[in-house]
Amino acid sequence: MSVTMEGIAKAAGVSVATVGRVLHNSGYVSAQARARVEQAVRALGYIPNQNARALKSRRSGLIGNLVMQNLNGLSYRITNSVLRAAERRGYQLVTMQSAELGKDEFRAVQSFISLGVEGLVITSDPLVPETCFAMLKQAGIPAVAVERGYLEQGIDSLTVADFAGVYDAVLRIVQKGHRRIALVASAVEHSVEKERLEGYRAALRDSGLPEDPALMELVPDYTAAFGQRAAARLFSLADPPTAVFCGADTLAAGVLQLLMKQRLRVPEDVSVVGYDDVLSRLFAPPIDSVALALEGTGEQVMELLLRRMQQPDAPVMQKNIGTLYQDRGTVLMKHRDHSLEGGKQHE
Amino acid sequence: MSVTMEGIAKAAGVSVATVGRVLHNSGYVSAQARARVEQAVRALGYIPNQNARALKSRRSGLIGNLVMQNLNGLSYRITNSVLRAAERRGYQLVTMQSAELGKDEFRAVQSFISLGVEGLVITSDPLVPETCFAMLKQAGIPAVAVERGYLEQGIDSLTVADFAGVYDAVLRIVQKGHRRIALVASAVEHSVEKERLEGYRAALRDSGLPEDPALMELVPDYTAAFGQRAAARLFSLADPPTAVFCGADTLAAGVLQLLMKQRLRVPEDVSVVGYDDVLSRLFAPPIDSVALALEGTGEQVMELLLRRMQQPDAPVMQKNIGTLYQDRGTVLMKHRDHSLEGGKQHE
DNA sequence: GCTCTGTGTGAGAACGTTTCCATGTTTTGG
DNA sequence: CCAAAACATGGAAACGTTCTCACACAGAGC
Repeated sequence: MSVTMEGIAKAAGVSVATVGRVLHNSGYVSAQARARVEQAVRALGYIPNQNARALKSRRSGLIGNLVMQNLNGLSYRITNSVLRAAERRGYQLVTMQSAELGKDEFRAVQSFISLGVEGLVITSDPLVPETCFAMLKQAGIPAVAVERGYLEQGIDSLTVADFAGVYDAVLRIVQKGHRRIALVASAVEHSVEKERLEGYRAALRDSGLPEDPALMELVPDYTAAFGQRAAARLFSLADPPTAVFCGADTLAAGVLQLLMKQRLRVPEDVSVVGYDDVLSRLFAPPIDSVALALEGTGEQVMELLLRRMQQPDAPVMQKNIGTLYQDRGTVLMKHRDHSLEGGKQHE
Repeated sequence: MSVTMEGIAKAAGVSVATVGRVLHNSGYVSAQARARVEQAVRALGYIPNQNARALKSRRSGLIGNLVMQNLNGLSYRITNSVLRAAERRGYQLVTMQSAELGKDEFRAVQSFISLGVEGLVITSDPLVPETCFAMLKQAGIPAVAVERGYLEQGIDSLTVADFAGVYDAVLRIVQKGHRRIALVASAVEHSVEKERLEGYRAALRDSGLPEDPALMELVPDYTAAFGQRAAARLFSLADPPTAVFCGADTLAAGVLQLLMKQRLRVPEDVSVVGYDDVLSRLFAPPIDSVALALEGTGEQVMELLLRRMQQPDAPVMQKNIGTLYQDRGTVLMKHRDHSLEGGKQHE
């Protein structure tokens, strides 16, 4: 059926070993033999059999990429960056998605091991079960987590500098004169969410602003529906916020929807800031958001991975993805206090 | 290093052949031997070597998935659907992305062939070069294209019923009394874009409405920026449209941004409809959009693929992804003519 | 003339499966 | 009681690579 090295050897009138030497540019090959082999390779459209190669050499040249729930397109961008970095180092990136939590990713990890990947990159929005890490460890396959860190499980992680990102953004809002700044964020119990919450708190604290529990909406899910519900509560308060910081652009979408329903304008009546900058530029109006500096991600991931491949017992390491505030003018300088009360209308 | 069948055989005190029989549930195995083997498999955490398996049996159990440019998350959803359908049939789906057009997907296809995938699913927004199809053909690997069809290249395709989707949506707008309905769509020269344009034209024609070139904005790209630019032109017309049909949600985003700038309200002043329904529900307000009925996609893809695997010479076939109009109330019944003129304000 | 080194080449043993074939051991049934 | 069928097992040859060895033939140096 398909063309093998033996086929090439026969066509070029040489041995399989010589074909191998030509393909790998190793050992001594006469110019004549090389030319004949290369000619045959081209003519027959030879494509090496990855399975045989990996089986014999124990080097698959494959890096696995486990992606879970990629609805906002962030994982796609990360994957792209990693793809490039991996290719630059002679690796191919193969991706497996996992949709259903708790079952899929188990099977996916198993498949990766089965395929003989030399490393695994885990890009996940939801949480990855521990059993997966155990399997990887047993198989001796190094892994790197991106976006969500798993340092506690002994996995090198590349995480977003969420604390700083949120802290800076909130501070910026404070500096524009806002004093009642609401938070709409996720209540998930994980480092990412904790950092975002802490960033908000610290910014308030360092600005000498009180922490008002009524202004902190922690919702169970990163969906617009919850964003809207949170905003509904915030803007039915007697003393509503003048600015809303959202822990994700999807939440900001919901907030904007509610503000429009209430006939409140952005940014004239309320300032809104998103996070992730995955949708913000598409809103009307485009709102401020904290973008992730994803350019170097692939390189960083590969560095962590290769380091662990070479030194399996090195201490667990964490690197950071920086953040970059995108100013689109939706945080307005606030002059009067309670400017909202006059303009506020109910449905 | 890793556990092999021989390791299991040794641990269970049987031969490799018996281990194989247990693993495949084939042939005769005594209950005792089976139990011992299964016990050993569990205890040692045996994971079969996919490479050896594929090499020997010439059945990799792998379906390749080539994804290009997945910024709107549509491919992710398609991939998920295919993933499920493939798994239901005992196949694993491995995905490779391609970012840079013209080079990546060539390498990706080569890798797929090298891995020994038994079929390939191509989900692509941009166009796939012909050389890829040629390679696949030579390797005897059946392929199915999703979203964008490649019937001319002899590839079974699962395409969106774009003509009908647009036709119905535009007709709906007409039935609400609108007579000046603008189109903002992509100018790309491919069946997808042509169908959308034709759907719009046919709906106007069948409603007895004139086709006004001034209302047809064909932009080079599916970006919000172009949507905004197109809308700017449309709403600087002496006789602006009362409704805008957008060929993609991203374009609709731009249109909404411009409308907000011009202080035009949706849906009170202008009706806006999107396409793909990938973002529409996140806008403020959420706008009508033509959703794709993606539930059955995976099944359909696998049916096409398996059919071609069994009958490599069957005639090229096309199936359709249906569309479903999402009514969110952004197409308002229009009573007066030129209702806009009074309310229109310039920046 | 002989070793030595530098070139050039091919044979063949793995890698971990799958699978066919051979060889037993039991059970069945006439 | 013996042949045939059913059950149970192991040996070993592939699959297409990689890679070590062995071998052959130059020309160079003694």
